[in-house]
Amino acid sequence: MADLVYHRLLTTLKKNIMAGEYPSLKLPDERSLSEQYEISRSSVKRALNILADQGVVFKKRGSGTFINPLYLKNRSVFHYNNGSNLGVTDSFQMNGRKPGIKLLDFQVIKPDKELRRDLFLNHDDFVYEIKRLRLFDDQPFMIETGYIPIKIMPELTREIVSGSIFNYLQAEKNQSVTKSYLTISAEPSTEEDQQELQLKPVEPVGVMAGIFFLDDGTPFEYSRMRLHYQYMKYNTFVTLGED
Amino acid sequence: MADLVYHRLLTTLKKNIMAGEYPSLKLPDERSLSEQYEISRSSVKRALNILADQGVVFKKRGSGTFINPLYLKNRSVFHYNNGSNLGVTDSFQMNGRKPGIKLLDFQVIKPDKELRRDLFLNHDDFVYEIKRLRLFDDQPFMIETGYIPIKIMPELTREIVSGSIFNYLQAEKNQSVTKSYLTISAEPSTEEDQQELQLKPVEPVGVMAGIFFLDDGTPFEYSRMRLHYQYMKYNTFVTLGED
DNA sequence: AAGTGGTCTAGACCACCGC
DNA sequence: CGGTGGTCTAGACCACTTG
Repeated sequence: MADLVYHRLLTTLKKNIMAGEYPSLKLPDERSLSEQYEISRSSVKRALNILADQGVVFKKRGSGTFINPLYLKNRSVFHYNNGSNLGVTDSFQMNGRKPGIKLLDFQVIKPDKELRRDLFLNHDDFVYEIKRLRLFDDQPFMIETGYIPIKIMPELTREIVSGSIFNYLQAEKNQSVTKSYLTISAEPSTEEDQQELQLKPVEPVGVMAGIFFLDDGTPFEYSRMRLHYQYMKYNTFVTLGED
Repeated sequence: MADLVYHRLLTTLKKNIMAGEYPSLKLPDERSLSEQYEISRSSVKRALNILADQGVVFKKRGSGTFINPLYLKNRSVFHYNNGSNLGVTDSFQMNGRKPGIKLLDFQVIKPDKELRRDLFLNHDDFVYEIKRLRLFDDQPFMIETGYIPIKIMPELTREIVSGSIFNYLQAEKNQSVTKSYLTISAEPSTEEDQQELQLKPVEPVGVMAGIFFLDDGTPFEYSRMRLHYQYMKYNTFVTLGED
């Protein structure tokens, strides 16, 4: 996006990695990169640290920086990546497939106690219930049920929720969703799952459920997603942090 | 752990925040902190950035750094369960249930090309194949197949792999596993799954597969875990990074 | 205009790895 | 030992927010 020094290096390196320019899986050392691109070593480190946080590379003090082979492998698959975009539409957009949305249900309801707690709502707050079928090239892959407080988006319409709500937020209100707290699990498919997602009875769904937050920490949406099992590939890179 | 400059500030700030020392929810500005603690502004930024990544504070350019009110209000929402998959024995131990391990298979094999790449092995390297059934209070919940290079742990025995390998690593070699790159998905259960995990044919398994790394970045193990679907609950707190 | 966080640089010194 | 990543500093300049 922006034209920052470390960001330029970041995208360049990522491109190179994807293009297989480092067959040994070892990147040039930091001082060389600094020279080659005529930027400070600090900026190089910044770019490399981001790549390391994303699980693209890992660094070994004293020996060098290496590409994570699993990262290369998974790029060719359909996936929901921890380090990428949060909006589901956005996350799956790659691979040149066209995302679609079919609105199944849209109404205003009174949230139960649990939902009120998850979204930090008061007793008199109401929420939208938005149930949508997500597709790729007309192939359904996910049933998504979202709950959004009315007071956050009083202007929601069937029109809007038939597209990407996150995109709408970004474009119309200049707000974006940058944090989420999700629980990932698996379940046998229900009859509805089988019907909508074209599953056989023995085929399961992946379930991703949780809260999406706005930049300022406001809980924006509780969402429950039931995915065709072949389309749920959640990649996650975990570093046990100090504290 | 270490006695680093930014780390000292990090823990100090966290303690102060918990103690309610900033009732306005606004932290001192970076330059003041730099002066007060007699450290560089870069180190201050480093500490603050970590806090922001953890969801403890959020920063507003031009106005200041603020404590996330949700973090104080309901800390349970911000479980850093993100790391709970590291060391499966450890992660599930909490519930007061006794973990058990039944060794299903233990042998030395020649890794195929893919596995060699994932673990950064040469053509003449061999690996252990360790297949184990994990239990809780005698209830089986996971079939785990792990691959560990012989050269990393030449002394492995049936004895050792019948317990927690991560614990052994920690106790005997003072090394620990702090990073992992995993892909989480779901699949219909196979006959073996159904038998070992006591599943009905329509009941699925959750699959977690990927690489565990040692502190120094060495790929330590490739592991493939098939979990009874009711036991796979992966919690993750995601903050959108760069890209 | 003043205050505050963001980016970037140049360079010093340390810690670890492998030959 | 040389090569490599890690930490830290001091300071310059930019971008945004607020009064």
